[in-house]
Amino acid sequence: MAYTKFTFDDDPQPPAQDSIKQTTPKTAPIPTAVLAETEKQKAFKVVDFQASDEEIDLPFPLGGGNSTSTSSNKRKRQESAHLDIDASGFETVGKKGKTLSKRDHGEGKRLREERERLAKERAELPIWSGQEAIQKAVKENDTVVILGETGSGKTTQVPQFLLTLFPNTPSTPRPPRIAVTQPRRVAALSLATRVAAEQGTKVGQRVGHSVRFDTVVGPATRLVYCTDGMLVRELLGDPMLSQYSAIIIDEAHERNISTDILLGSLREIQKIRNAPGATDDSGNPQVPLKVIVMSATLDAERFSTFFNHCPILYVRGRQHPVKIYHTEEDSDQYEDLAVRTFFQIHTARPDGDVLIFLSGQEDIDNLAQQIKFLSNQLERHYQNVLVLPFMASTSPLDQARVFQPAPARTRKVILATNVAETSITIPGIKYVIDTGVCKEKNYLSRRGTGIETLSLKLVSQSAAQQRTGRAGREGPGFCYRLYTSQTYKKMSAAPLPEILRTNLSSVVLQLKEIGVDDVQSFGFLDMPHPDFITESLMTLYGLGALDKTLHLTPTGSRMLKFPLDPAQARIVLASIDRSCTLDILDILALANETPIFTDPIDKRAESAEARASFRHRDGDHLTMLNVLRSYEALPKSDSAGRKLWCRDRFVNERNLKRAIQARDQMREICVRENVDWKTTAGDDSEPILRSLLDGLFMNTAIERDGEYKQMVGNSIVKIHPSSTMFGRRANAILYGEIVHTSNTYARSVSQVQYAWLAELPMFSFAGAGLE
DNA sequence: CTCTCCCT
Repeated sequence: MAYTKFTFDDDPQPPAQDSIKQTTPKTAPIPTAVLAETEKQKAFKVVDFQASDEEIDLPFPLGGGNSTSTSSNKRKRQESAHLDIDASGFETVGKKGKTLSKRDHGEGKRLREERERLAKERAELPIWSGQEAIQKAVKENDTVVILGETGSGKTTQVPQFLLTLFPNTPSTPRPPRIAVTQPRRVAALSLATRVAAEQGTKVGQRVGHSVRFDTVVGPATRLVYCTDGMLVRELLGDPMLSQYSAIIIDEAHERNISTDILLGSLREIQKIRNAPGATDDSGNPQVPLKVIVMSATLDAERFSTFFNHCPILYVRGRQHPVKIYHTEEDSDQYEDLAVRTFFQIHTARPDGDVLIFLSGQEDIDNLAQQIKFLSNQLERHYQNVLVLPFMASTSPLDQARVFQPAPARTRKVILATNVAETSITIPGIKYVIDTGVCKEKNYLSRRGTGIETLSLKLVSQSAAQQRTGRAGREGPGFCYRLYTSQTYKKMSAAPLPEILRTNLSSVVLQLKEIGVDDVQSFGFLDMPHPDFITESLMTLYGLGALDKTLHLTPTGSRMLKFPLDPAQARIVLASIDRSCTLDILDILALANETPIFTDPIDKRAESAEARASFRHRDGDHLTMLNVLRSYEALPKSDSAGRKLWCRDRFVNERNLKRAIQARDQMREICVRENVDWKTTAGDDSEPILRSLLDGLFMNTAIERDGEYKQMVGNSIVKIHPSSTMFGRRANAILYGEIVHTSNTYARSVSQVQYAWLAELPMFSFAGAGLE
């Protein structure tokens, strides 16, 4: 039996009350049944790990003196006040009552009691002792960067510190309103609820939230937790963000497109609103805009540099220790390593659930099968194993099981994509297995038409740290990285910001709307590649959103009213002329909530059959419309029946519901814009397909010898196997997107007529390539 | 012969 000894003799000293030390065996017995079964194909070798003492270098030494910096802005940094806020060094007793008791009017006893209970918890947060330092820094500077580790309490507390900083006095022209942005809507919603309770009020009073489909903000609201995308929307209608006196950009390290747009815009807004003696259009003094950038990783210095070398405050976090292990050798067989590592943990380590990070559905389904199979071979004295896949497309029912505690004598193992990497906490996780891979979307610029790719990538160091941290939410944990520490050191520090790897047509259109005519000169934190910008300008010109001088047209402005990308917004406008807006709004809403069908790997044949029952001869767009129409024809009152209907037909009901919500919002926008959304093409698909073509003319291909050749771009594309057009032949197709994975696949495909292509303004040069 | 993940 060729396997090496497997030891954990360098574990951290567990706390005295912890049971780890009594139950940890020195070597891991590998169950004979497992070995026998797998040895037929491959020797079941134990994975060797090395413990590593990974340390994070703080950019700002904690003990005061900051002379170790070697960066070019060293002098600047030394001038500004870098603070280290650490709960241990401060006495906070007696301070907490002061800010809270001030507003003890007329609220219910219950809210007051809740607030008082929460006040004790708040006072124990690491950030609490830094309240005065933070207030002082914000008072003295236009912008402050706060580097707060996870568990520091920055997201709930910093906004409340600012509330007391900007009192509502008669001299303030408007009640100072503070926005706090979040990358995810669930985060914005739950934070608003929590902070409202800490303030002793209900959401919609002093504290509100603002996310798509759900804005609860009242006249008394001073603090708004919103998604960053929502604030970008507000920016389009109010380029000075005049109703806010402070904007807090949270999770800035994630570098969303929306966050990057906001950071660039806020700096410009400050130049105007914070200039000495600045007045608004009516001649009133401008209220200066305070900006607080909050980040959880060590890129704080970049934000500081961007905002004129503003001060950085450092806040200690509170996280349980996680022991990190790396493999001794690198291997690309990460699925195999993950299985082995899981069983090493399962057979030799104390209770505690396991979270395995994988790249996507394929990995997850494979691993789930293997672990289920092998765990059934285990000797009976081992615990049961409960395997739970977890990705964004997992049904709500199955997602709920991920968060429920495991039954008695059972160890949960959760197989997750990076959906589990940020913000959500799964209770009970003690062990993390990090395969070190993820899927990442990228954009390649190529002769006028960009290409999106979705490919397997090594994660970044910061993602690896996030994954590791998932093991230390409730107590000390363990993280097994299926790569060497050398590989870790070679990983990029952070993922490439989204703005550097996406199609920019939405961004460019939005910037044009807020008056940024020369996108090249906009102050991005990271400047996108000039070719990306050129491509987006060409696309927008082709859609009629920009004129020949690249200025925004009335069509472009109208397109921005819809929460859609420019091509889709153009399709809506086309549908108005072609009298099929009802149908198009349904189709576009569905297209943005894919997948509409579920496709479990072990039931492929059944799900394909179910899809076929909705098939429309013209392709995926009208097939999805069939699904929606059938679903909406079911009795509204019978939600259990509808759920069953969806399950039997492999329809993802959650995505269908989300599409309906998005569709209804677009209908409301139509009403506001004086557009009749009730026009329908009935059974005639031609107006619908032609409307789609008006926006997707770049995404077209014609059939030649059984292959589809792009009209623009000249590549050969294949129809994705999940498409209803897969295996069928059409003269010409249009598609929602191209994705380069194992092949160049067109997804969301419908068939169109040659003749329609030739009539498009884009191809009116007598249809080159057409017959 | 198969789709990382958010957001308006």
